[in-house]
Amino acid sequence: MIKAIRGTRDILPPASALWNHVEAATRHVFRTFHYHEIRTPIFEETALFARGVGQDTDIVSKEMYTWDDRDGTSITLRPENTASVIRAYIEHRLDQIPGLKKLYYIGPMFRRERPQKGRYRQFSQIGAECIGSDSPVIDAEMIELALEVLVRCGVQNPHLLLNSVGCATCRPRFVEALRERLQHVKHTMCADCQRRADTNALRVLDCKVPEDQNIIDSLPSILEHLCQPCAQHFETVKSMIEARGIDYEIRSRLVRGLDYYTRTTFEVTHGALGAQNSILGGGRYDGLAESLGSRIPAPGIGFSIGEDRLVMAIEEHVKAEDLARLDVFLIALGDAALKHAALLARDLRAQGISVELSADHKVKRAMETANKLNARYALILGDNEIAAGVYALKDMASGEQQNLSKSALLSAFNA
RNA sequence: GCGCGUGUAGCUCAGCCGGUAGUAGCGCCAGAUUGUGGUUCUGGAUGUCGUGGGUUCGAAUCCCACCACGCGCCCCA
Repeated sequence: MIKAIRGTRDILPPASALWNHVEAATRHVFRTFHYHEIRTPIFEETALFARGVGQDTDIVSKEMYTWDDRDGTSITLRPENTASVIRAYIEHRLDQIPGLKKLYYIGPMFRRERPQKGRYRQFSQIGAECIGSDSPVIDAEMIELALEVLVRCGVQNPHLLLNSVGCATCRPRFVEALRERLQHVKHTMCADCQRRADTNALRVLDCKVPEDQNIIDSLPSILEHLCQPCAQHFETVKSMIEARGIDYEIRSRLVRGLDYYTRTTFEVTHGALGAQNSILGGGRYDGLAESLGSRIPAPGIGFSIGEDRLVMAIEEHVKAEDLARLDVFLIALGDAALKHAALLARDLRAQGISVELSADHKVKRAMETANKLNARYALILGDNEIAAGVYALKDMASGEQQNLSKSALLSAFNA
């Protein structure tokens, strides 16, 4: 038997209804914020990600699906979408179009990691980017947008973590200070931290080993090392978020794994997702366009939601079975009724009512099917009903049945 | 990539001090005569016991490898 590739999966009904619900709610929110969809290719030149995401990140150095095309070009399945969006922005000179570019996307990403609950090799991200401004006002609205998407999809109690990682001026100074401090204390820390102290000092801040926490707490904080412009930017972001009534937690140790982030970074976590408790991550990337070789500056900020994790977070209170539920199971008895039923089904569907035509010949059999499908109503149409000009509508939950004229039937569903 | 754990009917599982699987529960299919489901009763189908090797007269049961999933690490959405 051929089975789905490791780390990939099939999303079947009724679970797929949950995905449709999430995507429909998401698109609605984006429309109200005047964000519009961009669809970029699933694969790009490898160099785009190497330069955009960062050669030294785990994503680029060991998680990408990369191969050589027939002409020798190195091609990679996208591990994330921000680099592609910026590439498209530059390529199509979107900076020449008036207004900020407010774009969103929904689609599959690919990373070759060890599969785990909430972590797949093909996974879907819902993301947004606002390109063309470095104003902190944009940061605050982006964060509001991100939370609004989550809440409208049904996420309860999203927890916002906020930080600033500085810019090309102040971050290197901080990393140097951090590294120097670590030289004195790293020998008392876990093996991973000893290694990271030299290779990627920032990641030490993210260590979860309990014994290391006291030491980490004593390490310098990036927030105390921000340059004046970055500190001012961060203050404005915070006050703008507060003005929106959004709760947040400053997490100065929040370190993102993509090299392009500058200044504002944020993350949303949610309980009951296991080790992969991060449902959304985002931040500003003012130098990304330039690092892709563009002479067009394209300061921006964005976020991406792990759609798989978002679905996991809501499936406890948003039931796929309810979303996919059948309204009417239409039981037609006899040839005349079948033809009549086809037209009735068309009228009901035109009103947005879901209708399934019975393929069963016996009423008893059909009722059993209606019950198993968990239909709200069974609608019986036979010679008796045709002769009387009525429809027998049975409420499957209460068992009540009544004969209704066509107009009464159509209006019965409007309630 | 590393460590731990799990892998038996569609699903949840029992069997696991070795002798070729269970009347298990749920589900599925069929029946209890006429155009009415959910309860009940009766009958029925379905498994290369994750895959491949090894030990043994004999393995679902022991050993090894691989695969998949879960948890943790790493990383991130």
